[in-house]
Amino acid sequence: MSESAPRPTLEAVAARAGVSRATVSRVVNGSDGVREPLAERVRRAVDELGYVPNQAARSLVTRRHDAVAVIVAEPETRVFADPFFARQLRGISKELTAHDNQLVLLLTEDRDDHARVARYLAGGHVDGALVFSLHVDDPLPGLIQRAGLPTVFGGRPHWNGGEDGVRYVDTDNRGGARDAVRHLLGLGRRRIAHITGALDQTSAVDRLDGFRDVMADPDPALVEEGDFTAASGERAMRALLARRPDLDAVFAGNDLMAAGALRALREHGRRVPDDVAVVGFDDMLPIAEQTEPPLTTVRQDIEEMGRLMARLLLRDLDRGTAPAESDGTGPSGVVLPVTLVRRDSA
Amino acid sequence: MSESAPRPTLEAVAARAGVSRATVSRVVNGSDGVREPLAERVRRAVDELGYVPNQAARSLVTRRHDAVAVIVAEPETRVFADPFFARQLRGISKELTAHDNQLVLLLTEDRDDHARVARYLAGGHVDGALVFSLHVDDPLPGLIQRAGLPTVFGGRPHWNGGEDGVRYVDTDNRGGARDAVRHLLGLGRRRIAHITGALDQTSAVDRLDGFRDVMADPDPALVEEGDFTAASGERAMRALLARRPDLDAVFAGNDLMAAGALRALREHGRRVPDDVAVVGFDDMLPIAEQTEPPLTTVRQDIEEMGRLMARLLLRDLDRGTAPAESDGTGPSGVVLPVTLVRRDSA
DNA sequence: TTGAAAGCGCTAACAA
DNA sequence: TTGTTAGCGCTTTCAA
Repeated sequence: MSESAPRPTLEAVAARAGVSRATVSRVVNGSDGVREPLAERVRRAVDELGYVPNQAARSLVTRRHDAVAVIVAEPETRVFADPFFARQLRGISKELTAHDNQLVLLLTEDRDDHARVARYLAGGHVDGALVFSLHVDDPLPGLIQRAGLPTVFGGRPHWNGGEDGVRYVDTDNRGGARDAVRHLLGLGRRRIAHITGALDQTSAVDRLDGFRDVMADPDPALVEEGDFTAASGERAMRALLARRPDLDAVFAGNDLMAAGALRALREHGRRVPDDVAVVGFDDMLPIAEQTEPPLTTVRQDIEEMGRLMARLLLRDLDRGTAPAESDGTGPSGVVLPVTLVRRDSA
Repeated sequence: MSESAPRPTLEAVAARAGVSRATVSRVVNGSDGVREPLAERVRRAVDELGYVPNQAARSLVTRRHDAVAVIVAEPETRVFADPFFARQLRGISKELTAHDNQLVLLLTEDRDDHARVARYLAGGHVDGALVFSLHVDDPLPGLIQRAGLPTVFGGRPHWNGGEDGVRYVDTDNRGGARDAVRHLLGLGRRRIAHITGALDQTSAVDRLDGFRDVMADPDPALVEEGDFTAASGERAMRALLARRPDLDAVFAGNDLMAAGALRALREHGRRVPDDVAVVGFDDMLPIAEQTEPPLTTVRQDIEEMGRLMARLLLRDLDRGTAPAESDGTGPSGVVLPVTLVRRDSA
């Protein structure tokens, strides 16, 4: 640091206003019980000195940090391929800053990262955590639980149905999948295939379940597993075409895979939607609108999901409620609605 | 918080190991000067108690936070439309965590946000700042300067050429643009148009300059301003076609605009690359590879850019150097190389 | 309503 | 090499 003037302390403000530190603290923190003429004097001193409270000192005594960790566990794949992530972050950021909380971002990739994250959470830097993109074998939830931090998950956790007070926000994946398939049926399609997402994520499983809800007893040859990437969609589509060249529709687990499927279909000379109708999921604009033809897809409000996660967490924090005690104090799982957006692919 | 056991303090560890607090502190912080048998005893006590230092207490005395603010100033547009942002963040995150620093993310949109950010930076929560996506009229740099925080900018700041010790990392936008246009010339194209990015950002200006470097004295009718979005690319392409129906190539300021241009060209029945060759910029995979045809484009290593920004900042922090004093202590502007990636569009 | 004073958990002189 | 001690800047009883 350079020789810039040292930041003014409470002490300095108190001296200038001719009051005690305690009084300044009260004014700064908005607790009433300071009479008007005095309070005004303090406020002026604060302005004149450009006083900003030292957060470290404050945290030391309050044990609050007004900061929330956002943990994104996604090795390479999806997060960085589509704008999903940025959207969610923005929703979270808006809600947090509206409540004067900071967003500490923790990106994890390797196993090594987990130790680091665990240490960080245990270090008491943040008041709570928001967690994304869990896979079935992820050790993260355990680590977080041990740190005893209030937590809200993005997406239904796989280890339970949300009945034990674990907080999460999810999209209506199953309902959206049903809508998509029903739409295809309404178009007169009967041999409808499904390209699933990575089945170690609940979103992919739920979408598959929705597909099965409507298709009753689908030919197993009409289901192919992907992993949410465009490449996997392309590969899956080829496999499906090889097995069931007579298929007349595809419901892809997300838009990226739908885009891949479109390529495979084009390569095989199938016209979309004439020969094969295609529906995606997510409605990621830069993808869904740019494909040829533009995608009919299931829209979810990603930003709202982020906002809601933050809101739920902040509510718990205000209550001073630890995760284990939160039963009955509010919904533990919130599911956001989706809507089918019709474009040209189906 | 629930009645979870209070976290052990230095004091507790000291008691258990039968030493003083100072000794424990030394061991924990890895300063030598503690003899082996003792050090080992301390380490065991730390493990047994699961001791993790209280960061607030530490910061209070060290005035270090081991945290860096990442400020992204982008109202709506680009950041959330392409995966640029996520990539850069990942690069930053990797470098920061490798040096045990935390990433505090500040997303700004409105003017209101600036006050908040200023307050936050002044509050002394972070040791430095990384700043992105500045536009010419942005008040942010001033606010940051006033907070006296070491800062590294992503992209060349518009207010100077980098001669006064302002640290930044940029892509070789001008050189990349030259490569793109030369490539088109090499293909025998002569009536080459350019769709610019938002000209209140230096990256867009530099790319335009590169275009002009090679085209010498281009027909003004061959240049149209966009804003880095796909929609603007589409619109710009239409305008160009209307003015110069004889054009035989387009260099778009980024891939998203190139994708938009492709749509406009298709709509007008122009074949790519036969009738019109198209080159983009960025090489954002999910876009550049998915277009029809796949894009020839200028690749920049976004993740490396993020990593480098973090590295530069950390170096300044280690030196305890404030931005104003940093002249001559290292490069103030670093420019990363680009490479032309050939696909099918040119 | 205001002030005095104790202490949050840690580091860093300084002494031993 | 190890321990003692004085704060870092703030909030929060408790007394006045």
